[in-house]
Amino acid sequence: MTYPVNGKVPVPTLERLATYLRYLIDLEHDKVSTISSGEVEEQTGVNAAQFRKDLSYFGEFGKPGVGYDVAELQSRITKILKIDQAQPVILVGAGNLGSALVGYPGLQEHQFNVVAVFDNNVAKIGRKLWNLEILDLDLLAEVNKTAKARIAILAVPRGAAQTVTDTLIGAGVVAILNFAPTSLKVPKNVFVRNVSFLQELAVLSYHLSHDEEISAEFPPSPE
Amino acid sequence: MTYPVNGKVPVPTLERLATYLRYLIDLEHDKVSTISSGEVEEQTGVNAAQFRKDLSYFGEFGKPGVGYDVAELQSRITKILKIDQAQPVILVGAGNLGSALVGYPGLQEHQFNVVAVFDNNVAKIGRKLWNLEILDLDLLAEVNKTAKARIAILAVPRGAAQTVTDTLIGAGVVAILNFAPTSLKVPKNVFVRNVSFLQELAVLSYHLSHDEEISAEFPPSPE
DNA sequence: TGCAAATTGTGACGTATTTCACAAACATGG
DNA sequence: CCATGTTTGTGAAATACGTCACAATTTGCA
Repeated sequence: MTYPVNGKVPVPTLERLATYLRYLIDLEHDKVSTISSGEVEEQTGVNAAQFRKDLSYFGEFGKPGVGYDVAELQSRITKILKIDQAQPVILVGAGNLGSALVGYPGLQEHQFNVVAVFDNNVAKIGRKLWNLEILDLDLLAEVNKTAKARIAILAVPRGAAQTVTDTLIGAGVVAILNFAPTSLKVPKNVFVRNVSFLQELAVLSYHLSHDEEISAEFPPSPE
Repeated sequence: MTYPVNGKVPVPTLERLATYLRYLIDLEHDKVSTISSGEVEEQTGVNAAQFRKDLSYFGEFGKPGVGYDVAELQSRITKILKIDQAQPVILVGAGNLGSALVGYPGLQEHQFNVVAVFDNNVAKIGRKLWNLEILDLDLLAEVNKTAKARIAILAVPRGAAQTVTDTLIGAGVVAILNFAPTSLKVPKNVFVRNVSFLQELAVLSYHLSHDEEISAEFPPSPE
């Protein structure tokens, strides 16, 4: 009923909050001061009622007849998502993907600070990834005693994923963004979000061949 | 009622099919010939009934009292997802992320062949990304007349995303895996799957601060 | 062969999420 | 200060998705 939260917030709602936030930041750059839920729908494709309901989990944000104050809404969403202040994050896996992730400017912009990078490959340990030294995986627990990251990004091969996960949890990590194509076994108090490119491509591939309007865009085999 | 499809298959089901497939490939390597839905649940965390229902959208796969033949199930899922034969894919954006994606061995393994890479950055055009030459974005339509990719991976900055999308669609692409943090406007016959690291991290960040069992893992400020 | 054990496929039920639709709140202009 | 137009916040309805529970099928063994 008031600001914080009542019971449970649907995960899809949280996902969309991040979307709104991105959009609001753009609007602020464009000096737009107010928006309506209808405008949000036009821009983001999210149904206007959906937008309002999403916000309603966290209190009242708009003025009837007017809309939402861009700056205030932006500020309140960052607070809800707890990205209003810097958060330490550790990365495990300094391969191509890990490297790309650390270099992704959006992380900093959204207050996720990669404070340490780990790998178990001797050839990599000691080298620099952007401005961070790649550390021995064995040091993880020790390093995180001071780094105190509670979020980790896991970008290691499937075979190593579960072992590393156990290490992470032992080191105090309670939220893992998993890029390894395997399902991690974790205690109930640890949150995992899986990202799987192959899964996404597979879904696209399926639609390609099963949706009528599409087939015959390129004829099956003209020659 | 029979093999192909009845009406609509839930997207979550398709996502899980990709998960099962990964698992089945491992099982084949381990020379396991048969599995039950209960074993799938143990290994993947997906409820056994869910697994069976997912399959039921596409026909009957198992034998009561026995289970599922690993090889056959694997084969049928690849056919359902249309990854039983190589599919051409084009990549736009040869930055860090794009580079990591092309190099990801899982793509080849699942029959997604990156056949061309495009970028609009003159400094990059002509250089090689793995074994592919980076081509000028302006050549996209022309190149895809012969490449005939219907799937594209979009790994460009937000600002360029919509323009590139329009180009892609003009070139015959009907499925886009979008890594740009923006919502693309596409005609109804084009499918888009969005991948947003920030969204995922934001969800984790929210849980971190709102789930009771977790707080006090690291005391608020001991010193 | 007949019975017990295992496991599938699926209708019925339950939960989660989205969409609808409308009263209440506010703004504007005469 | 009232009438009109806009837009919010939210119960209620609709849809989508997940889980349960059990009849039906197969196996293996006495």
